[in-house]
Amino acid sequence: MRETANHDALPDLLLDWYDVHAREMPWRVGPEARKMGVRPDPYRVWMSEIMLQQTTVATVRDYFLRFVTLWPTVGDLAAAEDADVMGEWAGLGYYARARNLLKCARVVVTEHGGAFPADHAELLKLPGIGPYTAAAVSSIAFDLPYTVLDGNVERVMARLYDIHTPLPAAKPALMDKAEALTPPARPGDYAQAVMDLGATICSPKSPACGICPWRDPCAARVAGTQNGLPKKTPKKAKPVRHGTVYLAQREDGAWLLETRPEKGLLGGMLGWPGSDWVDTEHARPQGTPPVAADWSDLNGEVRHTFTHFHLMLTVKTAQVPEHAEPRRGTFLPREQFRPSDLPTVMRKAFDLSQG
DNA sequence: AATCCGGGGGT
DNA sequence: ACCCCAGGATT
Repeated sequence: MRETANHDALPDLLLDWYDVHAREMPWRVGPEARKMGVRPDPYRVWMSEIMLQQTTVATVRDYFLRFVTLWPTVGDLAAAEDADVMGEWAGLGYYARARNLLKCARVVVTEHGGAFPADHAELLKLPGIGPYTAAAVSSIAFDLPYTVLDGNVERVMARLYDIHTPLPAAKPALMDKAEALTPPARPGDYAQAVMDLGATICSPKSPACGICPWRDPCAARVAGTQNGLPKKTPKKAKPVRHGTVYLAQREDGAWLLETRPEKGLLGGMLGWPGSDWVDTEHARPQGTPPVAADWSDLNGEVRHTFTHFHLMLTVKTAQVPEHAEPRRGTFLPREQFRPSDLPTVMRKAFDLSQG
């Protein structure tokens, strides 16, 4: 009987903890306003949730503030130039998120009158909004009783119920537990509370069980298995690929750059022309230079790791005359070129060329 | 169900 | 070197 009573008390235990320990974030409302029932701006909640996909709060904060300063409303964002948005996103990674961010803003303006729908099914239809984000916006922005399941919640549930099934197979079971726990009152605060708990106390390594509001009911803590949970199926090793990029600067200072194709790696981002990137067992590819010139190899190479492979890039540089006609890419005037608009691997190549 | 898709920070 | 992170789209 005591177990049932404890189970029913779990949400309130966590909400009481959250009322005291909620982390401050630019897209949240403060504790005073929260008590008055003030909801956060759905635009800011959505923006933060897109940026927070596979990205830490510390990394997102500055990008978020920059975006909402440049584009305070979804209408402002919908009217922005694609290149401006992609440039501001540079360095944050997973660039499909930025393309979908713009698509979504424009759909919200054209099909929803410039306001995010307070409707889980409608949110789920929007570009870049999947099961997690639809639940997050529904609960956090609109206080609707939907359950978020992110890496934090998975870890907390796996420990709270001492579930040893490895991820991702365990996801349905973890979702069942998370849904059963979601309270009808304050579901938005509750959703953020579980994630805050996972991000601060119920951390992947060395969780601080001693100060956890769910210390007593936690099955893994009782069993002493919390450090090994959640279990995960092993992932395969990353292959190594090689390639070459060409950095051409015209005599007037303009740089030869190209916008990468919309789909695929670094899609829609600015980059240096270059070869394909191929597995290391093949010869190092040089490709075809984007413009006729006297190319020279830079000392050293660029090393970069993507989600599923390591890349080693040879960097070639050349000065070209004003009348040069490239077979690939466009010369971008020196004053329009911002290295910060480049994705990190391309910025590394630029940095190498600048010594 | 598997694979693709970045980058940074912690350990 | 490996792991983790407020996942979604595509095949």
